[in-house]
Amino acid sequence: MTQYWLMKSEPDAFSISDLERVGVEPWSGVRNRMARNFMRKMAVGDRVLFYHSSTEPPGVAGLADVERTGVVDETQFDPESPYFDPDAKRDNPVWDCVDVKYVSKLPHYVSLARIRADPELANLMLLKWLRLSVMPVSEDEYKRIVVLGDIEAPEPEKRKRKPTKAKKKPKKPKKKANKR
DNA sequence: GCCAACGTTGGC
DNA sequence: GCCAACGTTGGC
Repeated sequence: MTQYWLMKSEPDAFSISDLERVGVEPWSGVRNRMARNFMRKMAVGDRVLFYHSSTEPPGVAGLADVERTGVVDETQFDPESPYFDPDAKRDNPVWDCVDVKYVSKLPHYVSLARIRADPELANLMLLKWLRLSVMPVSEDEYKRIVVLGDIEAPEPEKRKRKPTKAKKKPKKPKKKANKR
């Protein structure tokens, strides 16, 4: 049974065009256990929505599929890599991933704003788990995004204007979580 | 660039 | 094993 997934990548690092150029690429560098565990559930032939994150606007740029599973993430062994993991040993790897194969670019980019605006996508995991980089989508959600990718966005995508009225309630003086 | 969300780390 | 501090993701 085919499963469906959404995988995020920052286009500055690796975009759908990069995948088109190389054809197949190991999805290395994931350092989140939940994301890794989802990759462990993948099977060859699963479909993937390729999502561009940390870009303006973020959104689904294309389609890929799972070409190979159980791929050891080589970056964990490379001291020069930002993804180096000192705990990872050759005979006891911590991080594994899948090879992903290019399928196509969507004719029309499906921005996060379009996704948010679509009632059929209200339950998309993407909207709830903002920081997860690999996650399942349902078959219906996958197909819906492909449909949106076939049609042009109804209007030029513009940033939502902030409501000018009521400013947010003054936040209570919060202890900043990340004050060092 | 800012900062909310949230997973991870480490002291206890 | 709790939980505050820390560090990172990622939208805006």
